[in-house]
Amino acid sequence: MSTEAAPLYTYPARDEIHIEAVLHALADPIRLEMVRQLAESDAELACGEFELPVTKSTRTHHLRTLREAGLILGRQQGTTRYNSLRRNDLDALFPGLLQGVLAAPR
Amino acid sequence: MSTEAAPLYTYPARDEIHIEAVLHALADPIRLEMVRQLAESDAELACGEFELPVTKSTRTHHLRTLREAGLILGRQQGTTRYNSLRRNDLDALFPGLLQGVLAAPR
DNA sequence: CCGCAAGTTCGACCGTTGTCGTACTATGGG
DNA sequence: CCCATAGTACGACAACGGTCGAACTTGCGG
Repeated sequence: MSTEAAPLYTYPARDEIHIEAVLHALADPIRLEMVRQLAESDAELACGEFELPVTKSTRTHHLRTLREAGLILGRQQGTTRYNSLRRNDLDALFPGLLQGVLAAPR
Repeated sequence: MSTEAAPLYTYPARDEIHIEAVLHALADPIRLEMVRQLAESDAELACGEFELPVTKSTRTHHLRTLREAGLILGRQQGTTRYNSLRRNDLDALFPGLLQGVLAAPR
């Protein structure tokens, strides 16, 4: 009855991405690891595909933070939501930032 | 009588600087602004010389976080402590990171 | 010697947020 | 249909950390 399907999230446009939010998002170890795994696999990762020591709901929470900060995009397919890094946008806004972060030793 | 003079701080060696701590340090708006002002002036700034809307003790707190994360060095002169950005170390460890952060609009 | 100026330390307060469990909502397969 | 799977929503809890004021230390100048 409700016209609501799976919640179609909104993502900040490139010019709505702020460095403060990006740094805050990257400052958490779990989220940093998520970004690393996304960058490493150079592909989309579903919520459950990350190798992380936290529960589902915590993953959702962190993915939300990353999404709202403008770090990731999501694509819905069935019940699965695939996430990808917004590399283009981030490189355009903060050239070198992602590179520098990912250059750090694990 | 105590042999304690002004507290001579210890600073992490280059290889003791970790990306997690650096990102955590940069994630606070006040500390980010401190780093920006240090980078901008390309010089040393005393605790009281930063243009910031917080009290002395809060400045001290943030400078401590920046110091322990490996972002700044300090030089004592009289009662004044001059702080400078560890640009060389940061660029060597995380090439592009500082550049990317500073490229962001204020 | 006295006092002021620059920072530090300490304790308190309180908002933020990372975490989990539980309940819920889709989607797709037998 | 029914159920399993993938993820979200919500509420509770605890820990972390940013903030301040007040007291303290140090160094310098009259």
